[in-house]
Amino acid sequence: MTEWAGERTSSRRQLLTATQALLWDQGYAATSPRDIQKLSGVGQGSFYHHFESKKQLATTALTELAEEMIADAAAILEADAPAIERLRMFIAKPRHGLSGCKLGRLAAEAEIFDVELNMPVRRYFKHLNGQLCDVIREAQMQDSVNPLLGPEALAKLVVAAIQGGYVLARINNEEAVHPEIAASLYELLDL
Amino acid sequence: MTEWAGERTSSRRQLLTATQALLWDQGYAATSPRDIQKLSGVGQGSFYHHFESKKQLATTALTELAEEMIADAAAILEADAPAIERLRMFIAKPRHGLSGCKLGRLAAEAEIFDVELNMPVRRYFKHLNGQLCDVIREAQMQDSVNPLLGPEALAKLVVAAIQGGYVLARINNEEAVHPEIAASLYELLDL
DNA sequence: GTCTATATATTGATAGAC
DNA sequence: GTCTATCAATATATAGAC
Repeated sequence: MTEWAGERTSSRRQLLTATQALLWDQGYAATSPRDIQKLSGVGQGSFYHHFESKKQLATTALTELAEEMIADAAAILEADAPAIERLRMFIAKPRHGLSGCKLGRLAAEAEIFDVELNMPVRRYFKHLNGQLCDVIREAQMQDSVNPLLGPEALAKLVVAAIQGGYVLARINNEEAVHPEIAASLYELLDL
Repeated sequence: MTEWAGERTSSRRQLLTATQALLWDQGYAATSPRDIQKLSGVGQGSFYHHFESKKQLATTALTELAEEMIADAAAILEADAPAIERLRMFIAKPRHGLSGCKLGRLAAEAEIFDVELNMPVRRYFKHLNGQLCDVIREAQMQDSVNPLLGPEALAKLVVAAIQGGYVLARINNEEAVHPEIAASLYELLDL
């Protein structure tokens, strides 16, 4: 009980949660330690007590986020349902186009090439790609997905289309791009 | 002749060229006036003589870039060739995955929602979308593109897949994502 | 048009008291 | 573990001489 309650309100947790929100909203470069301190309600002293630097805090926050998003994706892609249904559910999953992908967003920053900051982001996409490949392969063996392309090619296309959907949503200030993208993917994959 | 030579080496031109390079490489928030002054070799005085602010310089630079990219796309999509060939050429066009799209890159920044900075970016994608729709429509009337989806849906999917390709390329530090994406699009569109 | 000097705020972090 | 004070560097300009 102490651990749980402690974790919920500890400065460390507050810092991580605030950082996750700010990285999503502003990206890495545009988020300052002061922004994080303000949003988290935690002082400078605590910031540098719990974390060595902005970069280390961001890395930790992203690692946590990646694990959560991997779990979320797994909940859909490993659900107890036919492969084609799981694929459909992943593609149709509600997405906030204007907000962007919490992790994909970092692709545009120069820091995406920093080994430590890159790791959690790449880990998520690698994991997602693997699970999508599995589901698509299974669906193709059941003749429920277009067999013209291999699982790898299809998985990559699906993820790219979703990430590109965020790009178009933000540029055109149009929240609902993903339902259209999803409908197109359904049609072309014979779903 | 004086105009041309003058334009080539004027401080104004140097500033615009440097800004275009830096916006592509670092994005808007991470690019400082000093960065621009250093790369352009132009002093602070000239910077603020020719442009009111960083934002105005960036807007001008992006507007110029958008016009160039519109012209580049038009050179392909309005070329003297069958619609299906023009579509193929656009999809297969060489792309530097690791560098990202000069304009699409800005989608990740908070400033993409600033009306002035947004305008040139949106203008390019609107124009591109229109031309792609035309070409796809023409190709479908000649029975050379998959008719399951309308031109609008297909155009949006193609652009999203390309933009998402940049995201995946940078995250995975893998330059050659677009050839794979292109091959998948070919197959699914019956090209 | 360009230069140097100056200005105010913020950034990312450290120091040291409590 | 948290707080306040401080710091050198940078961001984004403005002022005014040349």
